[in-house]
Amino acid sequence: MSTERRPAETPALAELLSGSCYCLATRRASRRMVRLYDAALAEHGLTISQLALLAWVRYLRKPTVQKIADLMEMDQSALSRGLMPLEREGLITSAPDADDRRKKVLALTDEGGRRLIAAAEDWEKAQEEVTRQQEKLGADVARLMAGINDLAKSEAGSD
Amino acid sequence: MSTERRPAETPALAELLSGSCYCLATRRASRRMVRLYDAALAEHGLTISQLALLAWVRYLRKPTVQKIADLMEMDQSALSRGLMPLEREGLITSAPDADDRRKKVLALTDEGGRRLIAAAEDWEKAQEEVTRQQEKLGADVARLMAGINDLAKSEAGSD
DNA sequence: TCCATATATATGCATATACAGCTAATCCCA
DNA sequence: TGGGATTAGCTGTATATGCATATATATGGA
Repeated sequence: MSTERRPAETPALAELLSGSCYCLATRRASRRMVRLYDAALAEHGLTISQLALLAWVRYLRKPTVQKIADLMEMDQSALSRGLMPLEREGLITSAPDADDRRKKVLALTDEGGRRLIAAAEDWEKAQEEVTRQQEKLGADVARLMAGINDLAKSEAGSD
Repeated sequence: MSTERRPAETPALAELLSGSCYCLATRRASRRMVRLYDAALAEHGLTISQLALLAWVRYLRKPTVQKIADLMEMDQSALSRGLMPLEREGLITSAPDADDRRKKVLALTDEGGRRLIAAAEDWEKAQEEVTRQQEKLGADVARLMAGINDLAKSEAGSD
């Protein structure tokens, strides 16, 4: 079929495009997942990232920017920017920690709490849809997620 | 250890933060991979995305924006913007297709070709590093990538 | 107490990514 | 052949993400 490709100059380059690059494969999977979950949450005006942020703010006793960034294995500056639309729309508020005024302690507003609960129902639908897709594809893919979680389980720690 | 978390209001919310959200887990894995590969390629002034773009431009007989976007399962507009820094830095050129002037046919410059070859060596080092990490974690994770590729193998087709 | 160091956050800058909507070119059918 | 439908690409807008750096606060010695 494919007379459209030219020969590779090095084995590495051939491998890169063959689908075996861990990074490109993972990123492609990520794009696909985000599209699916974001679509499921769109009616609530939230992205999957924003839903996760709201959930962390809800479930940590003292949610700060750096703490959530550590838990999500993200750069603090990215986290900081992700909070802005949520504050702008009145879903969370923030105040300096009395014990350490460098820290910014976050909290859900009532509206933020309602949005979180409502969106979580549609999150679950997306989650179930992926589960069904996995069943169609066989058991290997189920193990996939366990593997990803193992890889990512350097975080853990206390809250 | 963790007295820092509060109880979940719904099972869904507890699950969301437990690490079993396919979307969040995949995205976290993606962030980790991108950091690793981008660091490995930094000395060449390329990101992993840009390396992949150069490789596709090199290996398709008639590389166009939409074709590469389809192959990478990305939105065409995102692809279009990703090409800009590469054109700006003189690594690729573009010209309208003579047969269909809507299409933009891409080509590597000499410098683009050199960068591609040079960066591919360091790509391979990153790839091998991930392989080694997987071995430490056991065989499950090896199967992980096969699963991701199966999931993502709706593209295929002829370039 | 004062300064060097470390920590928490924010900003500047750049890429990555998607969706909606726009224009130009092509295609297809009545 | 004329015009609607389709396709390719671009731009506007918004979030996602990281690195380098700036600022403010805290901390720990000398």
